[in-house]
Amino acid sequence: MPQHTTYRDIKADILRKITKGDWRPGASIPNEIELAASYGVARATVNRAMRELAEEGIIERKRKAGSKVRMSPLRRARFDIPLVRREIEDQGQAYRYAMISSAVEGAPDWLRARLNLDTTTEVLHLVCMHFADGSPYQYEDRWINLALLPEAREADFSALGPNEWLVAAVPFSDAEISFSAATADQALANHLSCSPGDPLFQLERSTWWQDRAVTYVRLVYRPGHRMTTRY
Amino acid sequence: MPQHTTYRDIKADILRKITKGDWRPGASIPNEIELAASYGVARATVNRAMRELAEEGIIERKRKAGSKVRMSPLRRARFDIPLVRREIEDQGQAYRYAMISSAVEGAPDWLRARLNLDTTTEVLHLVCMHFADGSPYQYEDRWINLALLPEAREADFSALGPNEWLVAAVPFSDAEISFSAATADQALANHLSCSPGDPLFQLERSTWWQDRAVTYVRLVYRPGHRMTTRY
DNA sequence: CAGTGGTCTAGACCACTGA
DNA sequence: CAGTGGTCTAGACCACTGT
Repeated sequence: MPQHTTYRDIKADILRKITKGDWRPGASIPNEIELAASYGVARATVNRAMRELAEEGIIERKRKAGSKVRMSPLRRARFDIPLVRREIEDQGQAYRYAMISSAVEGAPDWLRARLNLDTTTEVLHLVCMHFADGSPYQYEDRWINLALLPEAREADFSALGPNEWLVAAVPFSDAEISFSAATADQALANHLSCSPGDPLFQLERSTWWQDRAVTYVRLVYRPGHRMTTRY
Repeated sequence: MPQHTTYRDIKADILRKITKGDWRPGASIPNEIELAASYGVARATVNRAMRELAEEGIIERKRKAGSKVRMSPLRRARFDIPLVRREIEDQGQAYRYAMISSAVEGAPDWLRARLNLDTTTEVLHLVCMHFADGSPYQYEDRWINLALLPEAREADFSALGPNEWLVAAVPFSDAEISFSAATADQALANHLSCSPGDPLFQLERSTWWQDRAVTYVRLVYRPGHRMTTRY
């Protein structure tokens, strides 16, 4: 006797129909009631399968209009952005952290603009390095809003990286993240053991907690770094 | 009379408890039955709220062990990778496409390794440019597996970009995508109107259809390009 | 205004896994 | 082995939106 048909079975079957070309882009998909009948399951089961396909950008759903295979397959790539420590340890390498500099400053204009800070705000400016098996892995240029996190002024960042400190202090927050390419200047080249002019992959992240800026960080990876995912 | 409490309400409430610090990282969350009782809803409703929080990396769930707030907030960034044409048109700019070269070749070794092709496989090698409001926007270096897609040999890529052609020919497929930084060499600098040595953001994508390689593409963006998302 | 997806319910059985 | 989440069902009402 067959086990229950699961929403996964249905999802896979629909996806197969799409990849095989039975249902071309733009084509209408039967409505949930028909699908439920044809698969012999409850509508909720079909609904879950279809909902997930829509979330993944495979199909489009509209009330009354029904479900269609997406015209241009909107591809949605998902990246997990772990703590550097985990990223390195998960690769089986030894993690080492070093603080390079720490200073309390007035927020520079570009930072005030980015984080929407007022002119009197002080920030803690940290520069750090993360090493994998002794080699430079990532350069961290970190700015922390002291108006929101005055306790950062007293924290000791010589042993614990600011990322890990922040995770404990402000566990969950909103963030804007962006990827781009940068050139190694002399200082970066020294830190990352590369040549000035080398192209470097960098990640910038601004973080808010309940609509107030917490921190901005620029993370520059060693030459050749790739951020990869499947979808 | 109050409307139903929705799974969104519950999700928001739990997220609020976490961001406010009521439930710290590592803390246990009541089980679904208790939550359902305390919110006055069915367990399925709580289940959906919790399932989505888990999907977003906020909490961890294990049978028997229960649900906990994640220790290190695994951040999951999602990027939509649209067709270049849409990317440009969505910014309100005029899109223009140009093919630069087209040739049928034997697959070079690096490509055979990447796509797992055998030695006799022929590929179509295309180089193209995408312009936004007349300025170079993206350089495309495309390789198409002619063993899998022989009809590409006869297709006219001088008017329609290979991306759009492929979307129609092989609508849905598996892909591996990766982001990195590259340096402009003289040829790239000419195409993208920049200087040799400029750092450029690039995206590489290998695509499979039912476990057979379809295409590999390297997309190099003009200087200064950023790929941004919120989460 | 009628068709479609969005969501909730109350109950059930099951799979996994920690104690 | 017992507790927790994973999933399905059958039915219901509702919100949105195209025709």
